[in-house]
Amino acid sequence: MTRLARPGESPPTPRSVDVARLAGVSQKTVSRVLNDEPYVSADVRRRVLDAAEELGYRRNQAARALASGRTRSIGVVTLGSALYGPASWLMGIERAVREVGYTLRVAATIEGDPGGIASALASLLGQGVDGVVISEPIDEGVGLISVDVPVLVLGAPPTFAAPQVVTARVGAGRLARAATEHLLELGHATVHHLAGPQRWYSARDRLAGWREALRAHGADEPPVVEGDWSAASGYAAGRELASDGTVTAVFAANDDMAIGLIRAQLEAGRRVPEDISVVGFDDIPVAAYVTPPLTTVRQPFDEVTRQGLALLVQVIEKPDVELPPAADQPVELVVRASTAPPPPRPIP
Amino acid sequence: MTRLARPGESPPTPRSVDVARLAGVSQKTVSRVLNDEPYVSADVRRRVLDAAEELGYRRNQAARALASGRTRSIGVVTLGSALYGPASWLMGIERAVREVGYTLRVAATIEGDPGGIASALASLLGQGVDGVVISEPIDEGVGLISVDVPVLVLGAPPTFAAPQVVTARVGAGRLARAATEHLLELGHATVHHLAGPQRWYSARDRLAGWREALRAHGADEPPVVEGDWSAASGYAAGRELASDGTVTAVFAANDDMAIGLIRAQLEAGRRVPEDISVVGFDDIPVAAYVTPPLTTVRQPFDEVTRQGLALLVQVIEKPDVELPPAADQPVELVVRASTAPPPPRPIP
DNA sequence: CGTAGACATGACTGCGCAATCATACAGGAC
DNA sequence: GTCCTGTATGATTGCGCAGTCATGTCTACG
Repeated sequence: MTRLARPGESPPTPRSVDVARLAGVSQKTVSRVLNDEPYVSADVRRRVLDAAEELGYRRNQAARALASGRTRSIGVVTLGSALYGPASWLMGIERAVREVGYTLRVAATIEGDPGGIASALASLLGQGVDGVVISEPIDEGVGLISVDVPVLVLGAPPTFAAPQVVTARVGAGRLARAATEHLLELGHATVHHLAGPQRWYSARDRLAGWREALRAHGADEPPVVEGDWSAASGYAAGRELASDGTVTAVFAANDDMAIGLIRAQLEAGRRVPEDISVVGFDDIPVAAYVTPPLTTVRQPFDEVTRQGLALLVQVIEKPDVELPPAADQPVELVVRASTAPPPPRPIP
Repeated sequence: MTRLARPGESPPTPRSVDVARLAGVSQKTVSRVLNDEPYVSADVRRRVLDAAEELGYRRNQAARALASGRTRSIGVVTLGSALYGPASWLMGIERAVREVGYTLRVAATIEGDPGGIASALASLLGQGVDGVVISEPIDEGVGLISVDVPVLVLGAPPTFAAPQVVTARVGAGRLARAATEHLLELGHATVHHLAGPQRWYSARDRLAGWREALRAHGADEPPVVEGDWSAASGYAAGRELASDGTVTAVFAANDDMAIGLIRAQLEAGRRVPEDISVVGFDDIPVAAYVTPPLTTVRQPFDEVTRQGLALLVQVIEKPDVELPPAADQPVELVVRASTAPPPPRPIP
C-alpha cells in the first residue's frame, strides 16, 4: 500500500497518525471520526475532517480489513461474456453495491471451464470478500459448493452451503409463462419454444414457465428446440422450424435467438407476424427497432439486484435478524409487432 | 478477515503459523514457499505445500497487502451500462487480468454524474489497487486527474497525471475511416455521419476518422447528426435524414443507432441498401441477423485488452524497463447486406 | 456534596503476513 | 586449516488501522 515515491517525487501518502497530529488528537480519535462512531465532540470531528481533507488522507483498506476482519467488499461471479442478460445483472449489482457502501470484486467464469464457478468463488474468497453474489449460475454438476460467507443467488435456486443463502428470483418462469399465455390468448393452438442451453438455470426456468402455460391451457406440448443464446443458433433453429408449416407461434428464450429465428423465417418466405408470431426475452435495446419490432419480456434487473443486495448486506451485518420475504417483482411483457393472431389456416 | 465461527461451528480458518507448525518450519519459510522465493529446499517446499493443502490454508490478502504494499489487484473504471461496447471491454479486461495473475475491482461511473470518473477513481485508489484501467472515458472537463498508480487508458488519449500512462488505442478512428471509405468506394458522393455523444472520446475518434476519409476523397462534409448511442436516438436521427432525399449513405457510430436509423428509413418508405446504405460500428451479436444484415466494424476487444494489460503489469512490476510500442490491431470491416452502390439518381 | 452514569478521549495492542536482519552450515579457494 | 561465498533457515519487526480498556470530564440526582 505504501506508494514508494521515486526520489524527488511527491510526499508519501498520509497515514491516520499524520491526520491525528495535524488535528491535535490521537490516532484512535481519527479512526472514530472516520467510522462515524459515537462519543466524538462536534469540534474535534470538524478538526479531524479538516485535517484529513487538507492532507488528502484516504484510509488504507488493507489495514482496515486486517484490523477489523471485514473488507466491505462483495464478490460477484458472473459469466465472462457480454451477453445482455449477464452484463445487465453485473451493472445492476455494481449500482446496488455502491449504494450500500461496499465495493465490488469480480471474477468471471468461462463457459465450458469445468469447475468454473468453484474456482471463481475460491478466488473471491481468497480476496476476503464479505459476501458473494452469483449471477445466473450454470449447472456444473459440482454438487454443493461450500462457502463461508453469505451468498446471494440471482435468478436461480441456491445450491450452495453457506452461512446464509439469499435468493432473488426474477421470476423468469412467471415471465416466460406470461409470454406464452400472450400467444395462446391471441388464438394460437400451441406455442413452440426455442430454449436456451439447459445447463443454465435461467434457461430451465423459462422452459418450465412455457410448459406450465401450455398445460394450464390444455395445449399440446411440441418438442423443444435448444439454442445457445446466440442469434446464429436462433437462425439455425428457425430454418428447422420453417419447414414445419404447423408452427404459428414461437417463444424464444432470449431476444438474440428470436432475432435469428425471425431472419430465418423471412428467408424462408414466411412473414412475421402474419404467418408466424415470435416472442423474445430480455428486451435488449434494439428490440423495439428491429423488423418487425419484437414483442418481448423485460426483466427488472435494477429492482431485483437492489432488493437482493439489501438482503445480503443485512445478513452480513446483522446475521441474527429475521429476513423479510423478498417482494415479487412485477411481470412486464412488452407487446410490439412480432405477434398477431394465427393465420386462418396453417400453411400447407 | 477473521471469520468468527459461531459457537459449535467449524474451526477457525488456518493462518500461516498453523501451516508452519504442521510442516515443522518457521512462519517465514511458509511465506517463502508460497511466494516462490528462492533458497528453499525441495524437501521443505514439499512439506509446506502438503501442510497447506491439508489445512485448506489460504493466504489472507489484506495482511499480504498491508505487509507488502501491493494488492495485486487492478481497478477498472467503466460505464455503468450494459452497452455492448463497455460490457465487452470489461469482460476482455477480466480475462486479461486473470491471465496475468491479478484480481479485478470494478467501479462504474454514472453517465451524467459530474465527477463520475474522478470519484470512481478515488474509490479504487482507496481500495489500494496497483493499477487502473479506464475504459472508454468520457470527457468531463475535469482537466487533469492525478493518480498515483500506473494507468491504462483503453480507446482514448490519456488525460491523466500518473506515474506511467499506457494507452491501448483501438484505432477506432482508423476503423471509422475504413467504414467511410467502404461507402465512398461503392460510389456514394458523400457519407453522412450519425455520431455518438461527443463527450465520449470514442465518439470523437469515430467522427474524426469519418472526416479524414471524406477529406482524403475530396468529398463534401455534410452536417453531423448526434445521437446518444441508443437505437431510439438512431431512429429519431433517421426520421430527420429520411426527409433529405440526397442522403444515400450513413455511417453510424454504433450498431444500435444504425438499427434505429434503418427502421426509420423503412418506415419512411426508403429501402436499405437500395436507396440508402448504412454502416454500423461494434458488430453486436445480432448485427448479422437483423434485416438487412448490417455491415459494420468489429473491434478487437480481446487483443487490445490483453496487450494493454500486459503493458500495464509490466509497468507495475518493472517500472524502469522500456516499454515496447503497442502493436496496431488489424482493422476489421464486416461487409454484409446493408451497403450497396448508390441509387442511379437521388430520390427527388 | 458525593457518586453514578453518560460522554469524550487516549494508550496500548494485535490483525496475518512479508521484509529485514541474523544465523548456520555447506563447499571451494588459498 | 582459514576465509570466503552461496545456500538455507529462523527471529524479529512493522505495515496502518480498529478493538479493548483505562482515564478523565461533565452532568444529574438522591
